[in-house]
Amino acid sequence: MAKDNQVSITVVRRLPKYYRYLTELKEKGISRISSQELSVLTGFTASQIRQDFNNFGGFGQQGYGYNVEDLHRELKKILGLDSNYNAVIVGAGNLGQAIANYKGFEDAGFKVLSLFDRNPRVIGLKIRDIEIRDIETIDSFIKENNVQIGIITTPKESAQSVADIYVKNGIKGIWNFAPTDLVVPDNVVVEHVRLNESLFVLSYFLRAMNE
Amino acid sequence: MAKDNQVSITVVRRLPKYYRYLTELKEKGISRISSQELSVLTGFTASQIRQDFNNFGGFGQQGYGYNVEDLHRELKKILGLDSNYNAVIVGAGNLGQAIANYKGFEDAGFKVLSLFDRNPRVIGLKIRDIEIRDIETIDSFIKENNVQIGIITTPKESAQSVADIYVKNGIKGIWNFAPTDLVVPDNVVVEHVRLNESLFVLSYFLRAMNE
DNA sequence: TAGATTGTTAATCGATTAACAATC
DNA sequence: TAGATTGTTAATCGATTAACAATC
Repeated sequence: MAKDNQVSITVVRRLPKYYRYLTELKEKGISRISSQELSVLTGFTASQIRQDFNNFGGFGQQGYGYNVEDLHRELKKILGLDSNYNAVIVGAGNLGQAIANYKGFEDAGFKVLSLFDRNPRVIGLKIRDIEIRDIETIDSFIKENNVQIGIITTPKESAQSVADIYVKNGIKGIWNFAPTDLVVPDNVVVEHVRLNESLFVLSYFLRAMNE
Repeated sequence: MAKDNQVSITVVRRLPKYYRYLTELKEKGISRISSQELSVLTGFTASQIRQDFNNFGGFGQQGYGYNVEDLHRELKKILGLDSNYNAVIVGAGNLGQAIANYKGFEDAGFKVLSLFDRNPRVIGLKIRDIEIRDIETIDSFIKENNVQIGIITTPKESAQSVADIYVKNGIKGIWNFAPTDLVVPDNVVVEHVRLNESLFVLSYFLRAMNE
């Protein structure tokens, strides 16, 4: 299913940073940038930046550099940010609510349609205008609302069963905040946000710094 | 200041996963594990696992494997999780509150002493027993409470100025959730949680999968 | 002792950097 | 045209994997 024209994951993980700086440049009205200038902003080498872009075709012009608006548009397309996505969240605790509340995702094209939980005390509440629904009703909701992304903000014990629900209902992208690994079919993408692990890495370097 | 005996960052970022599985094994009462078995759990190769551990000294025993409890304790020490840390959060919005509310961090030895904000409407409120204080009072609070970790959950516009406050007050570890880069002195460690970038990578693979 | 599995060296693979011809 | 900067190939560097002697 996926193209064999595989770009390495280390390259892909740099793309959002390029996109972020290009958005800023565009907002500032800067129309042109060289790999050397982007290197100063991002901290990547100019050579690496040119290599990265050339994974997707030549966006630049010799002697000139890159047109900010063009490059921004290309990266937007590459990252899939030129379409809109519908998402749901299972786990209406603080983290789930925080994500539902964050306007930034909606601005980027990711709309949270509903939260789901099994706790009767939160079912029926609203976060902004997003309702918390009973987890028992999720199957029909996903089918009827063209949901492409499933977010997991439950405790780790429930995460795999939530993933199973998502997969069963045809969701192909899972954003997992629970501190556990998930087993899903090959055609389903899982992106983890590992808050614990991030904090532990900070702790490691904090200690390493003081030795 | 840092030891020159540098372990590469790619290795360091794998350590929390080892630690997580060793914690599980320990809870299950399993006392012994081979690199081959750990490979099945983690998805890393057995060879890589042995290489990783040997960055920190030989924890295993030929013909036997690794003692779960010993290895768990060593990793805990390496990650700096055998001490406790005091943290504060600037930015008492949903994300800041969610982090303050998360018991898991406290269990791992990271205690949030206070949230800070400049919005008078939230100052004085409590999340669990953690008070939201006026950002104007942060300097003395940090000095009087032995705070080692500063967490940033403000909008990106304020993040650098918060980092400056942390640095000025001697904080050496910053956990940044704002979608921006930070400039800090060499002896200060910054760990970023880039929610936007994570979501964009999910979006990338979602698209790549369907082409 | 025989079997198992580590610790470690050597080989391979992939990612980054350097260099420069192409060309705007 | 001359100067600048890309796109791309080649060189280097670092990380992963393979292999196996050491040894429990």
